[in-house]
Amino acid sequence: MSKASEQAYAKIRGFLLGGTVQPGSQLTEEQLAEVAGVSRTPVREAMRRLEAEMLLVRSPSKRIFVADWSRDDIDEMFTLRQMLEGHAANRAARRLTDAEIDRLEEVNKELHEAVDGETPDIVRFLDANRVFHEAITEAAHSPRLGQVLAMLVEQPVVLRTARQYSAEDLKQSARDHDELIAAFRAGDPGWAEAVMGSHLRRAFHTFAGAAEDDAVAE
Amino acid sequence: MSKASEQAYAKIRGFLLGGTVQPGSQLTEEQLAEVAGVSRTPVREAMRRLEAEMLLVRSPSKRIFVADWSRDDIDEMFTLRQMLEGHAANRAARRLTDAEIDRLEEVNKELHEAVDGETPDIVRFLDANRVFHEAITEAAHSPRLGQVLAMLVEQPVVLRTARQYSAEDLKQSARDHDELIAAFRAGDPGWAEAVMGSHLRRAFHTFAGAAEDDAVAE
DNA sequence: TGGCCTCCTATTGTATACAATTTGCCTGCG
DNA sequence: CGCAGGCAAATTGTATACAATAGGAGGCCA
Repeated sequence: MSKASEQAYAKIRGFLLGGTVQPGSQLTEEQLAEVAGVSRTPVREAMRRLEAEMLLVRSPSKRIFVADWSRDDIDEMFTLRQMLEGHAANRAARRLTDAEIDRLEEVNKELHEAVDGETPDIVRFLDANRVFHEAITEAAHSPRLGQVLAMLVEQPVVLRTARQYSAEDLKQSARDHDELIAAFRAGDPGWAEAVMGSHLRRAFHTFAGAAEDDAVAE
Repeated sequence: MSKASEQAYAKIRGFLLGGTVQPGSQLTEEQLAEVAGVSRTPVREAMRRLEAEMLLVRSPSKRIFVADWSRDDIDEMFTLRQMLEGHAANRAARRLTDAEIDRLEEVNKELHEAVDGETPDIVRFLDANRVFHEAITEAAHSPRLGQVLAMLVEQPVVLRTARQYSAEDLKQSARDHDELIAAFRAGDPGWAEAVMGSHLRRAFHTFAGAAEDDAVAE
């Protein structure tokens, strides 16, 4: 997307995830246009994307509301990711070249450095983590799969999850990636898929556990 | 979507699948606006949807082309459907009430009637088939799953597949549905998932086999 | 008082004019 | 003859004005 609608997307997304708006509240195109600093036209394009990502929902009469993600919704998202990224890992294991695996290893070295010290660097972790997962999805060479995952993977959820990780959780995450790389080197699709599956399922439970705590804290 | 953009979507889709345009050829918003009989604004919305369904692709410089689906693309689509609809069947098996299963049975009776005679009624078959699959996806109670499947299931591909089915293939399809219903009655998610998987995988091979024949015929 | 009808307002949908970007040609220079 | 540069045309992107539609408030009648 070009400048204005890309900017609209980014700003509105930030606005939605900033926590200042309440789930379920109504929004208007005009409001969002003001938030994004552009006219309604690019805002509409951004809204379509956000709707596809289910950060916005539409009433039957086309009015727009901030989506309200339940625990079940998050569960479902992680379940779908587990299936689809597991499949991506499986395909990647069949296709990755040694050079590409080297590259993954390099990215994961970065990730290790971010978490192996005394105080983990969450931002660095997230960056490396995103690059790592995207590289695998990319290596699966399946445009549809890539597109569907792009819709499903909500980085803010990943962020919130990572924030809940203990130092040990983060290190385990890095070790999962190590094992994925081993599976790739071995060219074992089933292994890769299984590792990816447990990696993501654990992430869900970390997230869900944290959400429970939040609920208790209220 | 409201009237004009819905109409644009339907007309452009028909235009793309009518076979009069060549895959890979460039299209402009203005052309499509003329085809749809509306202005560029609703055409753009329709284009976003068609892009998500990968019937259109965009060059890096935002120009638009008719997508060219390879055999691998079709394979991938069916593979993803197998995974996701299999998952839907699994979830549905856990949730469907007796009344809902009765309803499925009724729909499949319609489907049987469409194919059990001397000359199968493909249109009736397709309608019942679509309703049947949508009911299962619906019963999975997973909004994300439903949304993703809606993007993936290209009815024109289903149509082309059904056209290639022999009378016996069609009857087997109806029997697959019978078995799905049995799995639902038994409340056996694994069974339902497995049946759905083989059902879809067979569909792919029918399609692929037909495509091979086409290629040979040329 | 309760339900319904109507009109007004808020909101989304569509068309169109204009801006920005990209492409490809055409010219001129080496 | 080839290539670089820039100009013109085609195409997409954005803003804005206007149209259509849905929701809600208020009044009217039973």
